[in-house]
Parts: sequence; C-alpha cells; structure tokens
Amino acid sequence: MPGQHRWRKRFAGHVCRWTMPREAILKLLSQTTKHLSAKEIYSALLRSYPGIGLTTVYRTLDLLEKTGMIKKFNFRQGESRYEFASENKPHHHHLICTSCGKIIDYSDFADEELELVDKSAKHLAEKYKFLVQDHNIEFYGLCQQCQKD
Amino acid sequence: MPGQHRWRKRFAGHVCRWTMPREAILKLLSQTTKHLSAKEIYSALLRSYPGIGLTTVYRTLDLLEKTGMIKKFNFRQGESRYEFASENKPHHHHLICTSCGKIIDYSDFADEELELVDKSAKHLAEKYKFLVQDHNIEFYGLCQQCQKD
DNA sequence: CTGATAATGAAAATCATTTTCATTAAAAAT
DNA sequence: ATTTTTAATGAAAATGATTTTCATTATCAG
Ligand SMILES: [Mn+2]
Ligand SMILES: [Mn+2]
Ligand SMILES: [Zn+2]
Ligand SMILES: [Zn+2]
Repeated sequence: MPGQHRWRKRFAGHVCRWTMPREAILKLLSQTTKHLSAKEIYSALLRSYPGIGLTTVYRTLDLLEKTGMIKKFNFRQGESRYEFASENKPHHHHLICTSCGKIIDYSDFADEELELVDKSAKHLAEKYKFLVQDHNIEFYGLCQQCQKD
Repeated sequence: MPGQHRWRKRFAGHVCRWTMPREAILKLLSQTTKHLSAKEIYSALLRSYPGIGLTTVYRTLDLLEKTGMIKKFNFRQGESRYEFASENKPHHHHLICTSCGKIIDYSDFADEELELVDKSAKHLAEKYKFLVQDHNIEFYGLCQQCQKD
C-alpha cells in the first residue's frame, strides 16, 4: 500500500489504482539523469522490489508516457529509452555517440531552435496541411572518449 | 549474371560480387520516392524475382547503407524504413503522421536549418568535445486526412 | 570452362515488446 | 475493520522485426 504520493493526483482519469510498481518506476526515473531502457529499469528495481515483472515495467512506462510524465526515445539502438519529464526540466535534445551509445543532453540554442521550429511548423501547416504536434532533433557522432580509438 | 550497372563501381572495396538481389533492391529503391520497409521491398520484388529471400533483403540493405547509397530511418514505427540517397536529391527531413504513418519529405528552410546545425555542431564540439557526424530532425503530428477524424 | 569462395535462402535463433490469463492487492462498499 | 469488486500484476507464451547458421548456389578470376 504505497503512500499518498505527490504524483498520484496526476493519474486521475488515466488510472484507478496507485501501486508500488508505479511509484517505484516513477521514483527511479525522477532520480536519475540517465536515459534508461525498460530492462535497465527492471534490473535496478529488482534489488528494492524483488518480484517485480518486466511486463509491468513496460506497461507502466506506456502509462507514464501517456500521462506525459516521461518521454520515450528511439535512438538508433535496439531498445527504447525513457527519461523523466518535468516542467522545470528544460526542453532539450540529444547527442548520441554511435560508438559507445553515450547520450548527452543539451539545451544550447533552445531559443533559436524554437524559433526555427515554430516557423517551420507554421509553414508546413500551410504547405502540407500538416499539424505539427511534436519534434525531435538528434545529433549523432563520437563522444570525446570514442574519438580517441 | 546482372549487367555491368552504373552502380557497380561504387561497391568496390565493400563487396566483391555484383548480384541480382543487389541490383534489384537498389533499382527498386532508386525508382520510388517512398520510404520502404524491408518487408515491403521483399514483397515488391517477389513478383519480378521469385525466390528472393527476406534475409538477403536485410543483408543488402545493411550493405547499401554502409556504402552510403541508401539511408535508414527509425521513425516511431516498429520497422526501419529505407530511402535511396543521391547527390542530386536535396538534404531533407520528414513529417510523420502519428495516426496513419504517412511520411512527407520536406526541405524547406534547408539554409536556415543548416546554419543552425553547423553552429550547434561547432558549439557542441567545444563544450562537450563531441564530434557531430550526422543529424536528424523530424516533425510528428497529423496529416491532412487524419486531422479530419 | 572451371575452381574458389562470396553470396544466397530456408530455417532456426535472438531480442524487444506485447498478449494471455490465473492470481493478487488497491480501494470502494459494508 | 472486513468484505467485495475488479484493476493491476507477473509468469509464460506469443509476436514481430531482425540476425545467425549452414548447406547450396552462382559470380567471376584464372
Ligand atoms: Mn534527455
Ligand atoms: Mn525522405
Ligand atoms: Zn562514445
Ligand atoms: Zn495521417
């Protein structure tokens, strides 16, 4: 019986029961800056919550994504990765090392980027009648360490 | 015994033999503007080349990607999609409809985008010692048709 | 034309993710 | 506090994309 957590209210309308796996997964994601995969989350929780199932991790991640509390990414790796989303965390994008898989957050040029994105969205709406709801910018390359090899 | 195709020379160093599957797959991709999946390519070729294997399609796509003759994309769908790459085809990005999966090429704002990307790459190289080699911009949303539903 | 072997294709294996279904536990009702 | 309802869970099986294995085939150098 998990405590009345501050996150609980954000689930109203999406879900009826507040459970330990949901709390544990959200807590873990909120406390790391990493971009974790479902299996990594599962492994990390096994210590504090033996008996948790990988299936539940996947289901919970889907749920959290739908409520907008986490973001899901498909970098060019096999598995999806997830990160906690919060209002005070700035809009950002990623550098992905194609050699070791390292992921770096960056939010430099957010203003200029947003300007270009907005302009593009408006233009694309007119030209293609396409309603832009989300965008994604990624840089692929080599991290400092991997450039040495 | 496939003819001495104009593409053949581009494989020097990567591959020793020029085969029918390689020619057929490259030809198909060069003639469509669509972003095809491995299975779609396999299905399309079955007519003109019965007996072709899906395995070979995958292997050939990997090869073509390594030689830079095609590009591979992982939109948020289950399967990877591929498009022909050529010098005269302009650098472009994609609008992806999250409802029906439709993919639209666009190259508007290429100049401004490139300017921002270059500036970012330079900055990121300094700040994070990250060597940018490639970038990816995608817009997700609803196509004209799907906005009506 | 012939031999060496790169490339192929069928089948099996892998890997991430989803589905199924019997069991458990959150929380509403008593 | 206890019972009841049923949403949520977790083990196991299923799925779907992609990769690996390996015996066979076909390219192409000699
Ligand atoms: Mn991030
Ligand atoms: Mn394209
Ligand atoms: Zn690296
Ligand atoms: Zn659509």
